[in-house]
Amino acid sequence: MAQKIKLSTIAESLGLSTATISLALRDSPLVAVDTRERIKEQARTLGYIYNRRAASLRTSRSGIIGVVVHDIMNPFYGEILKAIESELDRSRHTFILSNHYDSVEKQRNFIETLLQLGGDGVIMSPAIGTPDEDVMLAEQNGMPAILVARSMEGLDLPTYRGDDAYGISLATNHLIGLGHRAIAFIGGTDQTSTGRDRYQGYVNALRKAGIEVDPDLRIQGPRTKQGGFEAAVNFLSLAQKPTAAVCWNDLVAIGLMNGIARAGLVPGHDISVTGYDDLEEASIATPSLTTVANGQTEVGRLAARALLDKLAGNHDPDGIHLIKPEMRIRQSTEPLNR
Amino acid sequence: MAQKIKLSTIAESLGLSTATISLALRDSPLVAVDTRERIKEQARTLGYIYNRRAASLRTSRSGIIGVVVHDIMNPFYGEILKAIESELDRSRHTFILSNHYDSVEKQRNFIETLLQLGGDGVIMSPAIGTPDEDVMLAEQNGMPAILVARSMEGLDLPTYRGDDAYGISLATNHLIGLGHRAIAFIGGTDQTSTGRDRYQGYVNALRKAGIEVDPDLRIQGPRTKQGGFEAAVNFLSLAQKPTAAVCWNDLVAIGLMNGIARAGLVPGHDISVTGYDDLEEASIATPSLTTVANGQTEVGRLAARALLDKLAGNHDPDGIHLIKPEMRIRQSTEPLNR
DNA sequence: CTGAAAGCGCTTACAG
DNA sequence: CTGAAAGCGCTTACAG
Repeated sequence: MAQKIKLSTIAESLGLSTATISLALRDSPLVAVDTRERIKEQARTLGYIYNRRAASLRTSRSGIIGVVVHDIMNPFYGEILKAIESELDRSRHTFILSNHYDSVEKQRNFIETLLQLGGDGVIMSPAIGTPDEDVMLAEQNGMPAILVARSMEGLDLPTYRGDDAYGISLATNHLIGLGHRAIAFIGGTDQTSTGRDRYQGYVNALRKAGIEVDPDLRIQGPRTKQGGFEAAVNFLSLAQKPTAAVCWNDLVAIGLMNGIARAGLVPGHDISVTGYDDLEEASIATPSLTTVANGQTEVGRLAARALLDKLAGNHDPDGIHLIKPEMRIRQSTEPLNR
Repeated sequence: MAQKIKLSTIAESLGLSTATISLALRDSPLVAVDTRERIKEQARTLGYIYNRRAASLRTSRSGIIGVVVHDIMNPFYGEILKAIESELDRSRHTFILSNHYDSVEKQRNFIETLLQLGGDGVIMSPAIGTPDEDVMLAEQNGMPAILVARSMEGLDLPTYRGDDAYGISLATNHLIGLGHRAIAFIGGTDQTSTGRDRYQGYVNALRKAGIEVDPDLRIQGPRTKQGGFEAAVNFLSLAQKPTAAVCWNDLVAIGLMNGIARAGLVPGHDISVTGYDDLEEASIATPSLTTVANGQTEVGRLAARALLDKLAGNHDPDGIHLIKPEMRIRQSTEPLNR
């Protein structure tokens, strides 16, 4: 490995000062066009690598944006991340990703690391139980935070997420419209804003239709395919014999349908199932899944844009921005025929 | 936001020098134990944030490790990443993740950014068509590279991946053992080492069993669930009426099974299907998927360990390390009954 | 056991 | 249009 090429190496080789080299490489109009070209050419020949740490130490801008969510392997977050990535790519920002797996400690470590690296901002879907201080730590050290998918009650931070209560009411109403009355609610937890909102949306829709809400028809917990699959056993042995299930998300719904099929019933036909999120996978499941499009691409795009705007010094309104969900009717729901 | 706390702030407040503070915070035995404690306590009270950029500018070690793969939303890579993450977490390294989507340019941008940030090393699953120079760029600038899942012919880099030819032969032999003769091969591409090896493993197994290899039974391309789903149409209209399919990976297999089911046939019973990778999802698919465990957790763990060892100055052997795959027999394959 | 001083590689007023 | 010099916040020999 040849010795390190730095600004001064280029400067000396060209008989110029480092100031001029620095300006030229960043395309400053302060340097004459042909000098600029000559410098860039030389930088290329020498294999110069820009040292961002040095630059950022001086400017206190790093070009790094942190993103931390529950689990990047969950396609719901995956789709949000993809949208963030493509938005950030465009503005030449580097993004650092992490899972917190709902561990407050892991999340705090991430925020601290990000601060140490001089991160410009952070987009996060806060872990269950995140104390306000952990987010304020970022803000107080000049690293603005944007929330996605989950809100935090106390703080007035820019937040982008779907309108969960409304979305779930769409799915529930769809089933009621098909004649179902015994409708279970499978998955999720009361520990997140999302969880509370979705269950509430289901409860409201039932009430509005004059259907009594039976707490035993709620199976809390499942949030993954595996979870939905395992919940099928409990679901099928419920005394109330529900004819339909509103699921926490597409993963739970697909898992549940697999579990129902394993038990010898035909999901969609024997039991109507709705999902939530409209993942890519929903349309190719068997049967294809009736679900609610949750706008994760929109969420990611808007959150990234909001952060970039804030960093650029443009003012953006704080508070919660709700994305309107939309119903996607497919084969996993059928009219009740009894 | 209060003014920035730095080493010198702590030093002044305590009447000590920055050198002592620096050493104390890194637990150096050069500083007396109670001085050390006093300093740490003060750092905590003041809300000191360690500036890694400054430190790394001085030490030329950043604690950053880059990881770039085809697509983190693909659970195959997801499982590798998870293993890398847990290994890196333990040693307090930060990892920066990126997809290259098989774009050589995106991959090169990533490597350059990583160099600019002073990355200590990079773990990569090289994009199709990666030129040697792009990887050498990293190596020559003191940033060692480790390959996962895919190899590169010309370079003698440490590489961790499954033994693809052997693994696919296990799946093919399993089907042959069940009496199948007309066995299709669905998905993948000849443009990656993995693709060539897997197809070759299939060809070898057929030949060894005295079965003629029919190139028309190969459907190239699909690598995702969506791809497998769409391939079902072509698969079912093949003139040779195959009774079984060896799929490129679990995603293609699951997609294909969904497509087969959509066409009114029963996957597993009417058509035997094997996957590859043994994703978490394989065991809960309907029918549960017969597949080959590809050791992605092992791959990620070993690759991370190898890099950390190298960074610690321990010598590690270059060259390709093949992880032995294992057969997982489930419900998606049945004896031929005609 | 602690301190003074140089230096990592940039950028930014400021001067000319 | 270009250059000299200070400084970002650390760490590391070196000296005492």
